[in-house]
Amino acid sequence: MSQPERATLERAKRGSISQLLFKCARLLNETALARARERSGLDVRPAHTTIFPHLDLEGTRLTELARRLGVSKQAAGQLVDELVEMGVLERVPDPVDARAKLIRFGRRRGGLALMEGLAVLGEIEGKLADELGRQRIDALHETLLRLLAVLERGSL
Amino acid sequence: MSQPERATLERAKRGSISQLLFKCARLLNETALARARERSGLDVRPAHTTIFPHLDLEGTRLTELARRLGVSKQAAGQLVDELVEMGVLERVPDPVDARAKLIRFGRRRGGLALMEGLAVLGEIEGKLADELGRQRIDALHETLLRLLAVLERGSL
DNA sequence: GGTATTAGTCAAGCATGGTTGACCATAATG
DNA sequence: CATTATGGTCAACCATGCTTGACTAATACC
Repeated sequence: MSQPERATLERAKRGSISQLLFKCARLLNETALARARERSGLDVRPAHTTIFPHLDLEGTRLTELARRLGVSKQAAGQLVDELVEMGVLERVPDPVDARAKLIRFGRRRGGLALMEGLAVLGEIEGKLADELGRQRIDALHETLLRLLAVLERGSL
Repeated sequence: MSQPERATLERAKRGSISQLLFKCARLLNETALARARERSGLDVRPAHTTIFPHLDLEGTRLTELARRLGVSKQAAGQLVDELVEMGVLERVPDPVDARAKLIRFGRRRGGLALMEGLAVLGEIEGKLADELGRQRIDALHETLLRLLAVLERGSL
């Protein structure tokens, strides 16, 4: 093996951005999910959490939700089914279209079910700030937002 | 809904660290994989890429590889099978133990197969630096390393 | 009002990435 | 040298998170 190859390799050993991102994301997500599970007693799975950021508070139609998620409406429908079963979401008839139903957050223990999840996220981010420093976390947040923009533009 | 709830919600809309990380990781990984596929003409899947960082250049036994990956040796074995089929990895008998085989990078087009993959990663990281600034990328790298350490310590 | 479209559901199936259990050959140990 | 442990493989199976296709009911359009 040539010398430049060895050098490339040593850099790679440290971990590529891509691999690091992936590993961190996976671990952080597992942590958050575990917390959410023990706090709510519900069997929340990763796929469920992808729904929440795409739900409007007033409610969102299944077809629209599926479109936002980038999956078939059947796939979205199944996730919603499970979350409705748990009491996290609810389906209400759409007042302006009798075919449609609006999917929105349900109420658990007197508050929006959503809030339980957000509390978990807030708590984790707080601990993270304690560990790594508020400034570093803010910078990370900012960088990730920019990175996401670049990635979604597809200009890589 | 109460006012503090609304505020929490607004913060959440921007995207939690966890969700941002996950989305960025997924997109970046897909990008890298797509690149690797078109460059190599091989059907590389996400699971394959998780193996590479755990392989020693001298070769690694399957059992050890499985241990590092945190999966059963059967699971690791299947991934290795596929990569051997593609010519990316090769199995050679372990000189010091006739039961064992060493798994190591094969040669494709005259160079270590590994280098093809590393070239893709390097290229992407370069473009990323162009888009977001070298400094920001370096900071991201550093933050991710620290984050990973915290996560692996399990102190969240 | 008839026709095409849209919202949602039911059912079956599939790709990915694992698992567990049984087994064989070689190695290490008393 | 008999026994136990280890490295690897074969086979069957499973959970997750999707997909496609067929269908019903309500709506929109001409």
